[in-house]
Amino acid sequence: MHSEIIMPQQFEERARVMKAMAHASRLMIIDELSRGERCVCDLQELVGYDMSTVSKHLAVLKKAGLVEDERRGKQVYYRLKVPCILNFFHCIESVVEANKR
Amino acid sequence: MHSEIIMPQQFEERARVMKAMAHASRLMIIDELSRGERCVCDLQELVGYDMSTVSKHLAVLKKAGLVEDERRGKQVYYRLKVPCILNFFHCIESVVEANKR
DNA sequence: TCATCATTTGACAATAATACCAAATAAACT
DNA sequence: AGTTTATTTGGTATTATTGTCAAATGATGA
Repeated sequence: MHSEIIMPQQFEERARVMKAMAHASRLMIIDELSRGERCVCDLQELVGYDMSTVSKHLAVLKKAGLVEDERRGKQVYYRLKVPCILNFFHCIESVVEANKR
Repeated sequence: MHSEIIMPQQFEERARVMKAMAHASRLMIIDELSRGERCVCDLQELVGYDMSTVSKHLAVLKKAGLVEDERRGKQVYYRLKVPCILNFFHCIESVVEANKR
């Protein structure tokens, strides 16, 4: 399927980070974390999917370097590691709005 | 697979736009278009995949509202419709760099 | 009109992503 | 130690994405 083409690594790496953001639940999580750290249980209530699903979404964000976690007692708290991604939402929103016309 | 949960539409829409960007070839195309309009043939040479593959990537970007196209003679030229997405690359790059440590 | 060049579309195979359930870990409390 | 609560991991079914080839479309020029 894939004829081994050298795709400059830089773009592959960027794509990996972008891909981690490119999901409604994960965008929702990022948005929530912009207001402070949250435990997995908070986030699972927010997005409404199974706890294991939410945990996997968080693992994706963590692997991409977008969030970090800390266990405190029984709970694991996640927080946003890269606030600059929030600036982007204005731009994305402008695209969404423009598309509506 | 999907227990019909109401995921605020806003995040779905944002995800659709983000998803359109979240691919190495498409990021490469966006980067190239930031330097001016290009025909499909230029872009296919750049990314190195089959012309039909590149055409489909462009269709994805167009559908997301990120690029616009114009046919001039035999060729179709694409240009970036939303330059603000470029600002984001600095942020993404900082994540990529941080991940390397 | 016919041939050619540039691009898009359709059909399809391969791979990746997503969500669930069940089981495994981890910490705290009895 | 055993129980409870919070989270992660493994297995698996479903769906989405990606890329190729072949055929279709569009515009130009002989």
